[in-house]
Amino acid sequence: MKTLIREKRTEKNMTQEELSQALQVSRQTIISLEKGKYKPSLVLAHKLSQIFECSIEDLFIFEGDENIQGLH
Amino acid sequence: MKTLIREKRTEKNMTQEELSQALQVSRQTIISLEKGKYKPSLVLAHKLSQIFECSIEDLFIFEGDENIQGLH
DNA sequence: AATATATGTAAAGTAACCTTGACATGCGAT
DNA sequence: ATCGCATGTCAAGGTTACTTTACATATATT
Repeated sequence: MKTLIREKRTEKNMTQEELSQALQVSRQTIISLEKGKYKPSLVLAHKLSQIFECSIEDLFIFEGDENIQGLH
Repeated sequence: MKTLIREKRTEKNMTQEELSQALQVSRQTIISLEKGKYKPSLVLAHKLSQIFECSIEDLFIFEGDENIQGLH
């Protein structure tokens, strides 16, 4: 899975610290998400999409078996 | 958080077993999701939205602090 | 009455998400 | 040169998602 979190964040001129506070998570969580260390929970993905004013599907790119078989 | 998984599934005349196979998860996972016992991972939510041909935001209703502060 | 199908519960284990805290690096400003 | 800010690493621990297995219930069919 790929994510556009960093791109969207810098477009908005936000620091990791600011984003973490808006989401009410630790800054470490932002770092890990941006670096692809792990995938956000559904709720966190939703909050990110609210902040960046886009859909969840716009923020994340699902690859391979992250899609259902036969699609994409 | 509320989910429309059960409604969408029955609309499609699918059993829990069929849905679980399409998603490649256990039937127990479907039961737990439908009953609201826990929230799906982002990838699972995405797969569900593919099967039901809708957006993730259409499948799940976020409440209270599952939205960012000041919104909704 | 017995069998099949769909749905449900419970328990115990593994893996992933997320946290806190401490410390390191690069860079621009004073 | 050093101070502050933004970013990063590492490690340990808690919570939650998800699995497997086994068993229970309701309904419909034969």
